[in-house]
Amino acid sequence: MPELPEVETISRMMQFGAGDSPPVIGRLISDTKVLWHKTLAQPSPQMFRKRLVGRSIKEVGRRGKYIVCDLTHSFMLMHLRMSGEILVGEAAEPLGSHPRLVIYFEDGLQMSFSDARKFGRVWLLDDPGSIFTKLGPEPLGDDLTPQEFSRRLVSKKRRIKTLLLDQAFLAGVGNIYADEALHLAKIHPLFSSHELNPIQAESLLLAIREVLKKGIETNGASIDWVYRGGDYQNHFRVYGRVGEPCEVCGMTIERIVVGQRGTYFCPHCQSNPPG
DNA sequence: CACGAGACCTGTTCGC
DNA sequence: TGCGAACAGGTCTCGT
Repeated sequence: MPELPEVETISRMMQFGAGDSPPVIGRLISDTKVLWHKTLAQPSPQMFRKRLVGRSIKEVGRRGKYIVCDLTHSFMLMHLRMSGEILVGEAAEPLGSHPRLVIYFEDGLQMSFSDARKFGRVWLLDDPGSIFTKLGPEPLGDDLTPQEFSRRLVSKKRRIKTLLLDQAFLAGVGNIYADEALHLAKIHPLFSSHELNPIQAESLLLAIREVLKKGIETNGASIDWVYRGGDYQNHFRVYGRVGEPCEVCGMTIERIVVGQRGTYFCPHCQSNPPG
């Protein structure tokens, strides 16, 4: 389900609360329950419980598409993959239609990791570095300059769409925002990364930042039953719009498959030869 | 190194 | 209406 803006929205919801969802930070953990064993990547359910009970989440943040819970002496990472969601509330039964892992707090609140497709994962680690070192830079980070981005693009010989989805290249961009950014930057999804000149590289980085920021502002995209509450789907330029006219030039938006992912683009605006 | 295919999974939507 | 196929916000692994 979620890409950077959706994960950011969820991590803020956990940190600050949102709507009828109270914040989870600072609450004493009284129990944990693992309903689908594969959801907990590490450690064992028994060790997970032992290490969490009596502790509390100090802070919630995000790195790439990972939700990062700081437990002071350890970190709990959560990755929602395609259909994971976090539900916080007071209830006797685990929340959500497909609860896989639940954390109970002493004050009666619970946080449920619900996940229809069972792809999502949770880790409890002393040091999240082992996972973070595999991730590329944060697209919204100041340290990623257009020059550095350009260097990274040219150092690879990949289709640009595929490269944007590679979390080791850039952390947080997924299928929706990759297509949206490529359209905004007027770059064909099959264009070869090493053929992008510094001007195109900079415009692509700015486009990525623009769509991600807009995504965060609108609480992410809600395109089906999986993730609700977002509004970015009402701002899509190309994603899911096969057969509809491009709002820039009027040409009909097309769908192709790139790296086994549905890819939407405008053949007129993004007409630079795939190289 | 880059790419495609297959796995991992279930739920919804599409096409006949 | 019904039923199977296609498709879905992600990532890993294997073979070429």
